[in-house]
Amino acid sequence: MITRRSTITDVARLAGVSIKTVSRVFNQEPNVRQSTRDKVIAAAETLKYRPNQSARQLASNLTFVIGMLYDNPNSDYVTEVQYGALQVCRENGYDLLIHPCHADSPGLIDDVSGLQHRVDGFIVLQPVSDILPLNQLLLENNIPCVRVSQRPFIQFPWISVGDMAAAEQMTEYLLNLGHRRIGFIVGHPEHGSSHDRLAGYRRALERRDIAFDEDLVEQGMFDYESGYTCARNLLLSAERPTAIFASNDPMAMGVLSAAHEVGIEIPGQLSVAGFDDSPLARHAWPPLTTVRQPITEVARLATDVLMQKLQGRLKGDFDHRLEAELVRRASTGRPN
Amino acid sequence: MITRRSTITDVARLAGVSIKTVSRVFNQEPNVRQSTRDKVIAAAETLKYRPNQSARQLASNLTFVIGMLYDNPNSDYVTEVQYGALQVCRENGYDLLIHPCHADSPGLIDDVSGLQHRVDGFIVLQPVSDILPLNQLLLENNIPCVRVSQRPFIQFPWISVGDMAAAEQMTEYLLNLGHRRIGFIVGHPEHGSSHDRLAGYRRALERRDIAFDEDLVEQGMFDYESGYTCARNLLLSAERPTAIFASNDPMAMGVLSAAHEVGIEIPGQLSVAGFDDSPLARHAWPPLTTVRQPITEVARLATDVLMQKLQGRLKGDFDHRLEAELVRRASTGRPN
DNA sequence: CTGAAAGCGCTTACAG
DNA sequence: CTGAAAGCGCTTACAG
Repeated sequence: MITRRSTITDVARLAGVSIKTVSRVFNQEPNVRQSTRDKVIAAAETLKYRPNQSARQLASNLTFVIGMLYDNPNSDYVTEVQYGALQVCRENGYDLLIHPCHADSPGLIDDVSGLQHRVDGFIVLQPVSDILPLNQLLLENNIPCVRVSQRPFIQFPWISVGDMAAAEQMTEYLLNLGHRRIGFIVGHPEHGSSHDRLAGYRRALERRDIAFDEDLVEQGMFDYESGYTCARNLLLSAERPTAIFASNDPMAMGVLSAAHEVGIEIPGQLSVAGFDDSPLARHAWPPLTTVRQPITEVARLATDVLMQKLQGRLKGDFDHRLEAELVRRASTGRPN
Repeated sequence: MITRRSTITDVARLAGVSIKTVSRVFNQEPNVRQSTRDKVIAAAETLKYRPNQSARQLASNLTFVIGMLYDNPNSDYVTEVQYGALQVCRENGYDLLIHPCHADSPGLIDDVSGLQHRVDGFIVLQPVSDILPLNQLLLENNIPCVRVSQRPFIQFPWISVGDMAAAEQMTEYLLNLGHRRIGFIVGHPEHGSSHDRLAGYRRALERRDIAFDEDLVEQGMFDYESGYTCARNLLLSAERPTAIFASNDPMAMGVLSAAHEVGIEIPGQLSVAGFDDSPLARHAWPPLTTVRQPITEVARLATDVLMQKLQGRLKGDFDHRLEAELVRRASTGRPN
């Protein structure tokens, strides 16, 4: 038994008003007498009326949905961004459509192109936000969007995190503990953050006049496995470092495993630091010293700025940097 | 400069055909001469035409979007389900709308009710799938959906995981190693899985005629913190267990931390087992013995069944159970 | 404060 | 193989 869902016309008829009046009530427009409003609401409840979004979308050219474009779908990072974005979406009556995409996929442009009628705008996360042709598509089609990235692109609103400063701070912290040979594991080369974190590490060394030693730097991929492999290389080298700074937490977990395996005590014989303060970091043993990225705040801010843009409340350019913060836990200490 | 996006009418005019013919080409309908088809495609490319989803939705009463309803937005479980669902969505030209909800929120029904025009159907995850009023809403409104749950509800397609059997198997495995006092940490009480996993533990004990000891069972909440607290209770008790089986991996991580903290060696003095085989488990130290839940498969299957239902290809009821599998790693061994 | 008309860009059902 | 007409359920722009 399929019962037809009721429409604005049904409600108008039952309430004895025009459909325009029903529309006014449901869109919270002014200029409706309270008694009329009540009649409409009562009728709508009786009929269990729900506005048809498709019709509303077609007529108004608004979808009340925003899209989120990202790579690396299985990361804590993305999960947390979704969480923050969803909060702000809810507050504004929007829904969230998630759309992971591979940065190097040839179909990417077509793919996103087909989405444009489905959403009012996009939040674009790294490293997708750094794909030039994609940004051009968005620009040409005049699609509102907010970029989370370490690099600007024309006049799109842009939110970044102070990765370089945080990496510099972490390195300084390790130096202050007395470490001189600090291994560094670089992140995925496609991420702007990877370069910034490495740059922060180098800058801290420079400021203390410590020579940059290529042998202490390994190229990782932001995942546990690469962290493990890089750590083994560093730990089994002739003159092993007394501390390893990994560019994110999963890689730092790999460092912990490699060290445990070889029987190196942490932090007694090796200090280990990560980046991101993902849940992993608190739950590791020993708990990881890391950098707290304000991911939820980034996501909330990005979504909020997009809302402002959609509602015409955003004036001028938007370019904001959030600062990351050092979190000291038990995985770091003075070298023996 | 805002350029109007081209419509089906523009394409029809340029190609010299009717809009119905353009519609046919874009919906891959038969009965269009190849030369006509080519003309339409050429015109569409010139105009960069993209079908307006809202119009299509309104006319056809189809959205090509499915919604995912779930609680506990920050878990690896949900991330992995999204991943599997997204794959199948893509293959079928669908998009995915994610909608976390609190099982105990009073606005839940209204909330989901308002979504019904936005999606063609829902995938409903535990424990949301066990909320009676929600299931009734879905049923009354004739909204296609697939439930992932340990409990059936009327004729909705239903996918479950053999949690009980897997928990029984894990307990047996620990018994076979020689453990007799096995602590158990129960999961969140609102999840059907929690009860099933406990039941599996009890059944294994029964089959070996080992008395069930309430003092060995602690109530957790599926998170790291509760696992840690429960483990402390068990480890600091008069006669501590030689093994602890936690109902999921985050809680097992809490057990590891509690043990490390007190200086209990793993697996020498304590075996630890988890459940889910989340990424955590492989990355822990020592790597966790756990139960591999076929989460991606569950998600893919659920989405596929929903697709079948939407396309009228599903005949009869659907009720499928996937089996979980024991994964032995270094966190378990013989008791000393 | 309220309403009648036109139109958003498609698909459906039908005709030829 | 192709098309003209009607309609999906709303909103916009205008009138009173």
